[in-house]
Amino acid sequence: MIPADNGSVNMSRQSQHRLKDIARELGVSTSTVSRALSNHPHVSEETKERVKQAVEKAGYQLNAMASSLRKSKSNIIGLIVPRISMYFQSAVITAIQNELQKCDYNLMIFQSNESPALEKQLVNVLHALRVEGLIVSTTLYTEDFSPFDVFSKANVPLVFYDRVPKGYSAHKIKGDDYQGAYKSTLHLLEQGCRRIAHISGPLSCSLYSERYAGYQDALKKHKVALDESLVFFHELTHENALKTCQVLFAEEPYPDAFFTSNDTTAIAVMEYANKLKLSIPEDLKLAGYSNDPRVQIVHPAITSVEQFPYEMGEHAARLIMDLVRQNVRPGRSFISLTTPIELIKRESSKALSLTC
Amino acid sequence: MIPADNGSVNMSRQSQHRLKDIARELGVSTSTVSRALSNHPHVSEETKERVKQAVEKAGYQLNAMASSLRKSKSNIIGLIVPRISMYFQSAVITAIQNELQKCDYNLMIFQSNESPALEKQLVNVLHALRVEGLIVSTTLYTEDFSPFDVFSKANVPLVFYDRVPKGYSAHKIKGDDYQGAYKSTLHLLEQGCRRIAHISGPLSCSLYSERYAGYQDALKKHKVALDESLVFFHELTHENALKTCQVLFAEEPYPDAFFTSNDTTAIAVMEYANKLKLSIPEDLKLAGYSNDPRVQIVHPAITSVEQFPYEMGEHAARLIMDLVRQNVRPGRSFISLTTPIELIKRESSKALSLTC
DNA sequence: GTGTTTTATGCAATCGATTGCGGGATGGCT
DNA sequence: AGCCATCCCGCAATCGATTGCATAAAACAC
Repeated sequence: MIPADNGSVNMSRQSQHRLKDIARELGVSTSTVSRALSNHPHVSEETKERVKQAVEKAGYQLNAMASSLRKSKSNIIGLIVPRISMYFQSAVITAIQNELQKCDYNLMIFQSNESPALEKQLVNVLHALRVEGLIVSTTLYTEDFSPFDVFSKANVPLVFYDRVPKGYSAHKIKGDDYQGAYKSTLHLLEQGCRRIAHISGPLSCSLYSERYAGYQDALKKHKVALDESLVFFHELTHENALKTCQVLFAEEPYPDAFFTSNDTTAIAVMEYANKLKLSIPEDLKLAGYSNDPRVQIVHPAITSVEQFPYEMGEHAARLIMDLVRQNVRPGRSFISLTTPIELIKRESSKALSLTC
Repeated sequence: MIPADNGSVNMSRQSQHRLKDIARELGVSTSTVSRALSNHPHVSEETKERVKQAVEKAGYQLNAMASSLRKSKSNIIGLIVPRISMYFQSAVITAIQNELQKCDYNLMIFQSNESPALEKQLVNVLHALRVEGLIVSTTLYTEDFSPFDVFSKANVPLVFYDRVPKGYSAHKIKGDDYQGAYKSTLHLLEQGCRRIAHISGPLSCSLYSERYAGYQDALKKHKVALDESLVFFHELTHENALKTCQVLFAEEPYPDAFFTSNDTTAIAVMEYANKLKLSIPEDLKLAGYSNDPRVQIVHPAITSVEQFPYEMGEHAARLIMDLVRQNVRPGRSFISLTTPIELIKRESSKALSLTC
């Protein structure tokens, strides 16, 4: 009836798993084992060696939860993205994960599925897990950013990228959306297009409002009046794009070009144009956004804006690590980084003169 | 000089964050607060209400690490995949995450980047984090599965999917690769093809050896001799596929069809064929694998094998949850689930007779 | 041999939440 | 009034690792 030295029900599967067990086996204290494993200078080389061997032999693995609790340090960075299946996002994620790995940090990835409610819930989950930093690309519909306050209040670094909040103070990294849209639209204008349709996401999202601005300014530069009947804002899915095409191609005059805010939409437009027997780029020119690999497998290949997602991910990861490490907050100053973009011109927007 | 009741350096940011603080504010014990939050029956409704309000007001969030430690329950499931950017994988991940969310479990996602060494390291990280279950799709080159032993030893559920180990006892979920390949190849044969090239992944991976078997058996059924010069095994990237095409199209007779083990490869073959002015499906028929959305945006659309990744993810998530919940191991019996596939026939493999 | 560093180790408190056990208060009953 | 059951609640141990402080042991100087 004497209780075992460990109160657990299932002793057999526990005895390998604690620092204490290693210590007992070696006849030293847990302190020594702990210090040996963290390579503390006040432990003799000999003891360190013995400990490492015992740990190896027992297949012992530190309990990260206990360690994190004691050290108040989880070594976890949280990430919330709308969808991981988007090319841009998965490229960013890969970059972030690779970068964090170098610093022995782990990344906890969540999808908000474009739902602000779910996003809010995830913020809380990540806070409960005591992540040391949070990286976010918001949903299209996030307008209330107060759920993120828990992080600022707790002084935990918070970095937004790509879809960044408008009126909310925080660190932000984003592509140069204004320039991307401006260059794209300008390019289409230079190819002779005058009725350039624009399909984009909700203007509540800064990304899209900036692109809209770029689009408008390019038109202005060429003294083309903005025709609002050519402009559409909605979630950029394939289905939505086809619906918009139905409207735009309901009656002539048709648009002579499209500048769309993602490549899915550009591809959908191409599909619709094919059905109408319109040929690209002769009858209709196209420019998408993000330079998704898909734009190169369709014919003709589609002009698009490269955002360098891998670099953006690296930036985000490095920034958050800097913030995490220097545990000081630099006053109330926030970093706002705009990364360059590049317009990749392809067949879909080629001038006709060349083909004649 | 009297120390504050909490020894922390930075009291201001801590005082909101502990159960104890809520308790002090309400003049009750931490036990009561804890029980109130977990809706314990031995706490009066009135107290529960007071606690909940105080928690709400203070913006308090439970420390998941402390809770996990005490309960020996992390509520985290680990996931290791080769790459999240593959369509199939991101669909599975989404399904798993959605399913786990229903059970209040979180998913920790890692990419092995097709590196067995990194995979091993990730297994240990996830073990250190005391995930309650692990879901894995291995790298192409994983041949030694002993790193996964820590999970079996610790009696933590382990489920493999898609790329499952061959000689290693564990729960496995995979598509019916044999049937997928068999049906695909048979379909090509029925369209009149006789020189069907097969590009697949390393045979060390069960997936690909099964598909190879399906390919062979279909050929046998039609009494077509296996021509090993038409068969290639390598990592299924776009670049590799183009290289293989160079070999296959170096001299005539050309293959009259391709059955490739993924869609990236099929698309690359299509690209190469276009360069050679071969038309599909007239001169060359194609069948890919996984039914990646990309196969529908190219022209002609490519025949492929639908694997129902979302359903596979749901299966994996449900299985792991079942295993986690019933903390018993059902002897040494392992579940091996093969999910159905469906051949989706498209333009790229259409018989010529119809077009004549 | 005594005194003083240096080195290596152990003790015990701690991180924050959970939970078995014990006890006080309350109410109902005889 | 007395007894018991019921209902709430608090004490304190616990999860496993870390770390400040104390101390034993060894090394060194004189």
